[in-house]
Amino acid sequence: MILEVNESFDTFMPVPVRFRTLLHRFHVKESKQMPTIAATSSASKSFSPPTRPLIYLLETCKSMDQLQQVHCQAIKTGLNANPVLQNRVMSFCCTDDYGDFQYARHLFDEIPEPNLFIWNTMIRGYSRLDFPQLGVSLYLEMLRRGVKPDRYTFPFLFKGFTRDIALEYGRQLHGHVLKHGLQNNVFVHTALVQMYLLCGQLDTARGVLDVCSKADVITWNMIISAYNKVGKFEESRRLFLVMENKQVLATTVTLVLVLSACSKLKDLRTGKKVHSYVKNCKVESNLVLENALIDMYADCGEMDSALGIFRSMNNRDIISWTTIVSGFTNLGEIDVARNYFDKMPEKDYVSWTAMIDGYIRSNRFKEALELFRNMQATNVKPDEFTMVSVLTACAHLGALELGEWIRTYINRNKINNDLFVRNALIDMYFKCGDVDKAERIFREMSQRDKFTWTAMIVGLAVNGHGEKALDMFSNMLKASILPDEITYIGVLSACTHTGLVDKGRKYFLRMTSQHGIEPNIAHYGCLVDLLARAGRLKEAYDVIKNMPIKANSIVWGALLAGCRVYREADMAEMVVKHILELEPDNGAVYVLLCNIYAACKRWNELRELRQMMMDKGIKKTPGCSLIEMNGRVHEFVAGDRSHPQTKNIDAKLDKMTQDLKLAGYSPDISEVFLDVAEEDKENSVFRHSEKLAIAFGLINSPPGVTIRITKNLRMCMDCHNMAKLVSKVYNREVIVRDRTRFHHFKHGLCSCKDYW
DNA sequence: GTAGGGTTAG
Repeated sequence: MILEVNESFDTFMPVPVRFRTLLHRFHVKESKQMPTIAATSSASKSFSPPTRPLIYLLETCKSMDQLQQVHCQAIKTGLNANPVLQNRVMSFCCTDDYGDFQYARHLFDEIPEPNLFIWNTMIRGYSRLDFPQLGVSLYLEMLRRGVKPDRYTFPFLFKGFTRDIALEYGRQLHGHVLKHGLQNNVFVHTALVQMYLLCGQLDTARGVLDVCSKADVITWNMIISAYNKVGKFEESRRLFLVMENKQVLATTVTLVLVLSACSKLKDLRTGKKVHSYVKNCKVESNLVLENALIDMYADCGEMDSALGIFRSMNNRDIISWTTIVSGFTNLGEIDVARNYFDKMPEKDYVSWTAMIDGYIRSNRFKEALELFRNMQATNVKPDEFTMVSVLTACAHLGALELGEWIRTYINRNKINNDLFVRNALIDMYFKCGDVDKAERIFREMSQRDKFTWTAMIVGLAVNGHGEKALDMFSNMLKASILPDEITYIGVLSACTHTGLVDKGRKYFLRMTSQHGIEPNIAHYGCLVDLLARAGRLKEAYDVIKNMPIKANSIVWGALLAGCRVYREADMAEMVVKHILELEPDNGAVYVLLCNIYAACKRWNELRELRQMMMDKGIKKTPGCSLIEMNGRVHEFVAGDRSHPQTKNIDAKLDKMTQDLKLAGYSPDISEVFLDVAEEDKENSVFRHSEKLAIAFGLINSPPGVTIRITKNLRMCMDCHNMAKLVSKVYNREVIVRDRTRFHHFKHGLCSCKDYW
């Protein structure tokens, strides 16, 4: 084999010509063979170039080829036993990007008594190659051969550790550190702390920090960072105060970390203290620090201060802007946020997602989707956070088509389909009434967390599969996932929607006895709902009277809903009084009482109440239904005539009335309380928003396609009857998601078994 | 002739 003289090698080295020729000759002959210590020949000592040029050559080596040439030369000339030269060769092979560790290992095996440097270098080599186990073995071999570790050994050794190796050997090696008195070396100390952090032993790491009197500020930063990562923000803050006491000088990074903790804790006081640090020039400020300050003020709701910093900045980056935007969305000032968002010089996926998410948290789902469409017109690619937000919007709107499209989009664009995304998909499918698809996602998941199970339980419950939801709950417990208070809301509502009153009561008690969850107001609401819907109004009322928390309007509302179903006008009046004490302007309550008076034919009371409502200017929340068609969400309000297809919808409604009357439909106006002639009552019922949406759906989708509707209020009796008949007469599945649950209409029946 | 590390926005 002819030596390929690398051009750079050839040109940059000031090597004497004679010397270079020799190198060539040697290499040609023996390049395939691994040189050994034993190969050192005394004969070659006759030719003895000075050691220094060889070492110099080694220092300039850029590849193994070059290194081997020089090394062979050293062997040939008997200089390879020189420890400095040996160290150089080992060091190159173990640490250089082009180093060949195997070469080092062979040389190492031939060295009778490697010095500590060589041992350290070999250990470093194993760490670099991610063979921590072999590093440990080598370290133990070193001890066996009577060589003591120094301050380099442990940093090198720990550097390559994985979590498992750290767990296995960490404590023992810590003992070695102490035995050799190396614990106060700042490098060893830092490596030790890092090793413990690597395997999640935060408390031990903290202990190591605590016993060291002169720990580096960066070690403090590492621990604070670790506390932040596991959400122990109080600890982060406390550690910062300890640092102050010990007069350890904070760096900008320390302050950024502490500010991050303050944001999460909403601790304006400490946040301001950090700010004064910066103002007093105790550290040099930078962009990251200023962003962290903005974030702290924003999360504490102090947008004026946040804006003050923002405006004073010379350089702002995307993070500065995004922080301001999300600061406003968090306060619900969505339009101000949008203003800043529109002014951003550039936007990335985080900015877009922050804004989309802002709309979602303000319950402005259609605008969230609109913004997502705008985002797609840019070349900013969404990520899994964006997907979760958009799926959430789809879920709230019942936009199944778009939700499905998002799922395809995720797969096609290789967006990280993580646990959050899958959980959001499950939720979306359930909220769109597609139980099968939700279940399929669940089955295909390899990892499931509390949110997965909870989404399944709640989703099955509201879709009318109470027993399945309860099975799910017991499977969750079998999988050793602990339920939280939301899970129990799902469990209780499974019982409610299925009428399993006694089971529900049992779960309510078990929640505290078995899982230590104290029932909150929402749980009491579920319990009252459970009893009230089953007609056990007296028991429900007893629960309210005896509960340790003061009932709110939602709890009373659950009882009121029961009064409506069972036409208990007297109790209803009492309940309404309670609600109006809490919320004098609650229009929905007046409407419910109207419904009840109408259903009980108490026309005089109804008239008086109507008058009172008019005097007080209380209006009924208009019924509103959404239906998605070809990726667009169409909105219908009761009595709506604004839709472009209104004429067709009217004609279809007329036709439907005829068809359905033949099948035995008769309008049910018992819940209509408008003080009008019977015929008009019938008309107003007939323009309820879900009927408009169903008619629209029948017109615009081919036969056999399921019609899915999302409604803001509870379905009325008449619409419910009508939907059942539509499913039978036109052989169409109709799925209506109302305020509290799903109605799956099929073959003339509803999944709620008329119990809602 | 060798070493190490921390940060901000959804």
